[in-house]
Amino acid sequence: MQIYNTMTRKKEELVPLVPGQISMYACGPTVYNYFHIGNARPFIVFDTMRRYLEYRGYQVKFVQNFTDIDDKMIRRANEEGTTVKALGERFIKEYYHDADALGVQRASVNPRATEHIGEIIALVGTLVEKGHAYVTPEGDVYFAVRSFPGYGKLSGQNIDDLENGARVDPGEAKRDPLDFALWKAEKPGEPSWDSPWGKGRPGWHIECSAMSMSILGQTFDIHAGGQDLIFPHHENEIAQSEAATGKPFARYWMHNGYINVDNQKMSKSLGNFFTVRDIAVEFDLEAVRMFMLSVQYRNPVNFSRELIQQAESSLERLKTARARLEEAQIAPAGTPEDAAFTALLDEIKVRFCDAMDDDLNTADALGALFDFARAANTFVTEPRGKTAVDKAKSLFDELTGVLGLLVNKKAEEFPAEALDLLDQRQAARKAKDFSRADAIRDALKEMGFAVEDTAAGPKLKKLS
RNA sequence: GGCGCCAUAGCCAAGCGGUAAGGCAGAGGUCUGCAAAACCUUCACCCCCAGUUCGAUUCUGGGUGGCGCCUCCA
Repeated sequence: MQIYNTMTRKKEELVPLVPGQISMYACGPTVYNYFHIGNARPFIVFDTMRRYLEYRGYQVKFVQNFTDIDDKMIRRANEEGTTVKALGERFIKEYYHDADALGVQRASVNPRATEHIGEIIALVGTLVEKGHAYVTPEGDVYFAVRSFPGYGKLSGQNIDDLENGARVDPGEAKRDPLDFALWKAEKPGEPSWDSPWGKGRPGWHIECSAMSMSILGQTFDIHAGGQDLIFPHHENEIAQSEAATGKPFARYWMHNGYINVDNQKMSKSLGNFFTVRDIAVEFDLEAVRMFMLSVQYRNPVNFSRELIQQAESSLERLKTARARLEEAQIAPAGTPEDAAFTALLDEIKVRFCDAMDDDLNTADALGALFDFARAANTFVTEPRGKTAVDKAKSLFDELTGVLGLLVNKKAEEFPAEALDLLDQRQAARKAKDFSRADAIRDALKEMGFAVEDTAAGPKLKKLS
């Protein structure tokens, strides 16, 4: 598989450190609020990456953290009149609620910063010992950026150019404007932990280094996140980690593009964001996942309701095709067309995998899936061999499963009242009382159900 | 100022050297009591100008127009 490595700015063959295994770390949410559509992209994209790697037979250790201590957490907790801990607990729960609905599987490990304070302190200690970090009289610890020669290698920034734009907040005792906090001394009313430098709390960047290395090892395969984390977050992670261990940190860096609104980056600071929770009121979140996967992950994509609707419609096509396969009539002796169809299935699978192998080109992979749907729809217009139909069903589930689509296949349930009306309509049709039949159909539509008369009889379908 | 990304039909989006996948929407048709779903047909010379090449949407240079990072941010 080829993936685009931000570090080298090229597509590279993914060769894991340990054959057959992939260790992967994705930066997770700061749990101070519901997450928005922009946050949802990496969750969905890297979940898909993980699913595909597993599909290809890798044993994947996938880590996504929760940042549950930082400035935003503290501020929000104060606003809400609650503790940072309680706030974190609450929004971790809310994260799972939304992530589940988006078809995002649980990570192998979801570490929380506050549960890794020991590792963080040890890492900061190492950096101080090695002369890469210094302690201020106030009890803050800063990383000395100029002590790490490779600084800027991920973002392609020249350290002196960065210097010009850097600023120092009043009260910060930095030796160099580029230096960043590893440990922040306690302030009144803030959560704190004991450390060799006095009470305090970790800086943002160090927690990801500490958690990723303690769970995945000092060198691991893939580090992923949004493009806006390239600088300074990931740059700082590299500096801290490699300065401490003397070993390469992550081997491949994957970064997803932004979600835009009216061509502008969606972000909390711009206030132009939609939370996933908001969208869930209007749409099944599976449509949001479809929307995200309809674009290759590195490209920016505009968000709008219209596009979610488009995604919803196209998802419907996939669902219908799968349902038709399920209802396909079986010809006991098979049919002459079975062999050609089965061969086509093999081609589609290859096309799908080729697309995914090319830097997770989900848009192209979906193209293969839609061709699959058309072929299957045509195929099942007549009774077919069981082997061919079964193969189609399992391959369809396999491929949609890789994308995390159509995974909730629980049978739709309809209210007894609606089913009763459906029977009445059918009776009216038999009696050729079509005006009554149509009236009932309208009534069902009022209730939110469409009627489809299939070869196997009339069916209800939930309208969205 | 430094670093980087993007420009393909009404909308979304693949392709990235041999003359444009797929989806949504639209039009016509088949099927249907009528619909719906499905199927068939139809719907683009790929921002502009040079250059390289037998041949460029695809490579190079220059424009134009969008966007991002350099500050918390997925």
